[in-house]
Amino acid sequence: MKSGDMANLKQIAAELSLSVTTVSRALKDGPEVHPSTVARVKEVAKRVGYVPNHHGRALKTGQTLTLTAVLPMETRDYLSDLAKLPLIEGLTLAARQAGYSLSIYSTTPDDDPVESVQRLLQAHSADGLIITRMVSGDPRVKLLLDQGIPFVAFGRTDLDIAYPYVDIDNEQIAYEATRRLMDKGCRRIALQLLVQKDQASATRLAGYRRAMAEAGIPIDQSLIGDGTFTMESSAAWFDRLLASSDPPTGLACANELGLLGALHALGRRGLVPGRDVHIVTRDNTRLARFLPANIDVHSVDMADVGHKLIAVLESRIANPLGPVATILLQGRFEPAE
Amino acid sequence: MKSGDMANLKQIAAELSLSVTTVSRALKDGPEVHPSTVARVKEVAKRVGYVPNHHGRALKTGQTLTLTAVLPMETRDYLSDLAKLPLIEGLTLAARQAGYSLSIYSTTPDDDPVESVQRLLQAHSADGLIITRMVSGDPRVKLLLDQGIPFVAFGRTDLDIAYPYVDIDNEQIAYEATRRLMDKGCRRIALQLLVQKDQASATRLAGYRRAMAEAGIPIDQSLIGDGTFTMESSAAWFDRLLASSDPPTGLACANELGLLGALHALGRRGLVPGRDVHIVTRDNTRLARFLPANIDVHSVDMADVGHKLIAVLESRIANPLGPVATILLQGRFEPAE
DNA sequence: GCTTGGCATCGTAACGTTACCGGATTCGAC
DNA sequence: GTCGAATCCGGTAACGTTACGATGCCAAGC
Repeated sequence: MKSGDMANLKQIAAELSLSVTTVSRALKDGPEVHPSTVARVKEVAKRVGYVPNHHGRALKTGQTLTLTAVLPMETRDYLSDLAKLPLIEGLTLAARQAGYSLSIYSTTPDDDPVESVQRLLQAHSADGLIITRMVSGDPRVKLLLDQGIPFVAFGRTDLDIAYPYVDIDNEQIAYEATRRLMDKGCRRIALQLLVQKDQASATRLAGYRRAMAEAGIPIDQSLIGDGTFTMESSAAWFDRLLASSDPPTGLACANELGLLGALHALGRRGLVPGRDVHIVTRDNTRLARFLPANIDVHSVDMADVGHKLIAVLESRIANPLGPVATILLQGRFEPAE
Repeated sequence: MKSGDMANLKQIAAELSLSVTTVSRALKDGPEVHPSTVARVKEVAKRVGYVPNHHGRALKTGQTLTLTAVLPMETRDYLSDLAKLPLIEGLTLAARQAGYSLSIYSTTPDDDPVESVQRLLQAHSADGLIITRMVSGDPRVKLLLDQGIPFVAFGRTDLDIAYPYVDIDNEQIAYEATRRLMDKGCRRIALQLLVQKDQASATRLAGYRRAMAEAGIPIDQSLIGDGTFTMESSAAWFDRLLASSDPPTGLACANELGLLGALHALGRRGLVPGRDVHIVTRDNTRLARFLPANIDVHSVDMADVGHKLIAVLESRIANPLGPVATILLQGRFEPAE
């Protein structure tokens, strides 16, 4: 039907009076085929525009040459996480370079994460999975390890099992962010968290607590914002804090959208970052550099994270029983330009 | 290898002493199978966790149940286009709802767009293609029509051929943006364009020209910024304009990143939007609402664009020879909150 | 001359699915 | 009691690919 008839091995074989087997082997430079035959086969293959049929191969070999990334989409907001875009860019490009195509499986907040993964691995349509948004005791890890499905996680979790992951050292980053604010004289420091049960938020909180404990500052729970931040909710949350009787003098933002929301709240009150409230932020998209504000920034190259995820997954597929690779990305704060 | 042995039709058939054919038919509620048999088959299928093998089916039927979106990635910058994220979200969710999985094929600026499409359609790994970033006289349209591959384009082009597309009426939007700036008294109006050969930029320019011609204002080429805008280049471009002897009093931004760059240039000079320079912008991510500036905004729901693209593509796949569906999205400007 | 062994190639089967045709049983109608 | 039709099911082949064993051939060794 579509695109007329595609060239296949049988046609090439017929044209050269060879067997399908020989053609198949010649095209992958099998050592059992005479070099001159290889040359003839490749010439014809190129002429007729032969491209191996993905499904025939997948059916026979069990390899799909497809990787699937499970990404949560916050349909409540226009943008869930700006850093997801460079992550997707990195993932797709790295996958392509490695000879895989990348399929994206979006989950909505209504989807059960475990069920999603289960359906994916049953469908047998990918050689490997990339899972994100790890939660405490994430059940997907055990499930995937048990089933022997190659996977890599973006983020760690608090399980005793070894599994392959790439993660950003949120604990250290939050620690340094809090210290940075203390260095500027802040003692009432607000901490922005995105998702409550998120593993990233948990480690962020741990770094914050460590810095506060070292400085002997008691934790004020009202300064810790937990749960599902959007630009709107971030602005509303910080506005409430600013309106309180003892407002914060420092703020550690979780990401670009959280920062924009907080800046919005400040702007409406005529407050200026760096003067009235000190701000440090995560910003993986270099957005903060272009905001007219005096803000300290920590950034991670998310495209690079995508590349690393694919690399780890690739090695996992090549050697499913080998040692698990884990990558923990450190980072450093830089002051705004 | 992976995940042990998957349940297949043969196993279910053996367990029930039925033929593979009957099981296959029962699972799709074929009218030729006795209802009680259907029930028995479905019960066993559910128990053993049967999921149809994608590749077996694809090989037999020629249907892959996969859609591929060809998306350009500007690897030069961290973020190419923020609106791409909600677009991807809409595409993936709509594809899933329609029973397809969505594969993303990223192209770098080094890739030849035509060659990319050619490789994709030869690989026969998708039932339909979504192409974006249309250029003038886009050769991919003819190629895909000739090959009979179902596709939908995000954006129009200047060909005489009818083909399915979803597009935003950039001409009208740019026209209204220019008029809006004129209403505020601007006569020297700068126009931001993103990609030089882009079809979207061409229509934007046309709308700008129409508004300027109606007002009898001659076009000053130096006020039209063409080519590959990033936040950095946008800031540098607008800074140059502000430094000129006859700086613009109005600016129409192309998207969120262009806006951020321009705001940055203004901020460094101590200029204030709405007072020194009037600004209107495209903003499909509602980012501008959270910037402390007095800016007029035009927004389009990109997730909705994704849904519409999938819907058009779906109808195209269902009826390849039917009339081509085209959707042109209008929009309205709203002042900033 | 007969075997040995390496080389180049071939034939067959299989992956899981569905399309197509054919066969068996039942039932009502003449 | 025979016939046609309806209902339900089975067998075979095929999609395009690769794995595996088999086959023919020629040179070298005894």
